[in-house]
Amino acid sequence: MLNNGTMNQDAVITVLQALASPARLDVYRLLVRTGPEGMVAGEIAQALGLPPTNLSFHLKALAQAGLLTACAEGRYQRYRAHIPSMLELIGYLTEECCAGHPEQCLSTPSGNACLDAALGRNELPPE
Amino acid sequence: MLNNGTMNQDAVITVLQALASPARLDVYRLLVRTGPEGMVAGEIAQALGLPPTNLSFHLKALAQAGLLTACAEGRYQRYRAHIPSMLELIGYLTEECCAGHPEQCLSTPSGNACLDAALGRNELPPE
DNA sequence: TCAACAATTCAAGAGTTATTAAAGCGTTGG
DNA sequence: CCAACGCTTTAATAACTCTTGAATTGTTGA
Repeated sequence: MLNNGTMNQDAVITVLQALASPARLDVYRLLVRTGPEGMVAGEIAQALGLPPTNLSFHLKALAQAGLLTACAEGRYQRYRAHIPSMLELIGYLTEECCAGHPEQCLSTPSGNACLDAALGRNELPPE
Repeated sequence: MLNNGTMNQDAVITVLQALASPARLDVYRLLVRTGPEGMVAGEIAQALGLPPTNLSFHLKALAQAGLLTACAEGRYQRYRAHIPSMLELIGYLTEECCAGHPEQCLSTPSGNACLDAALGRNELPPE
């Protein structure tokens, strides 16, 4: 997960499951905001109001997914967001859009209401 | 979910939970590849080898999350990927990176092995 | 050395999610 | 009109995930 190759489906599912919990999404975004400085576990627990036991559980899931790195500092553990994993996830989720013709996703209204909805177009002009 | 405002956390969690299942991730990516044409439920079931009952369950989760649109065609249901939801998800996951200084994510090696790992750098040159 | 501290692991109970078969609903073609 | 079709809903079970308190590991400072 720390390598920069293409993620396989199992790895992507692990990442998505890691992010798909309110507590873990909060932890991850907090660390994204903090950037290279990161935070130690106790600071995260205090910032989010999570019991340490529960936070540990969630940190483990995020780290195993490759979304965080953990770094010992004496008796503290510093955690940081691992940005390349997020970039790989995004690549996996968007690759082969429209079979390699992504311009189709943003073309002009089709006259088909369902199709336009799928493409995020308004049927009626916004008021 | 079909509006183009910013997603709130609940909506993002729903989207991530929808994607965090192998069957649903397969369905979603299949429809991303198919683009505006989309596929009817039976085609999806055949392509992925899923029983119709089970596919319906997963399609419902994806559609409720806003990742797919459903469109009746006689007795068929055509599904299409709803790309704007994915773009909003990506925005939510990456916003405020490094507290608004994303250049920090790609700066030069720090001399701190843990930090460099978090930034996706190699400690040793590749062979 | 030992008590306080930071964090994790373990174990148990509650709550969710996935899968399947059976039943239901609307559409089509004879 | 009605049987076949495409798909969804329901209900039940099995499997997994979250949360908590108690026990554990390793670190620091007196």
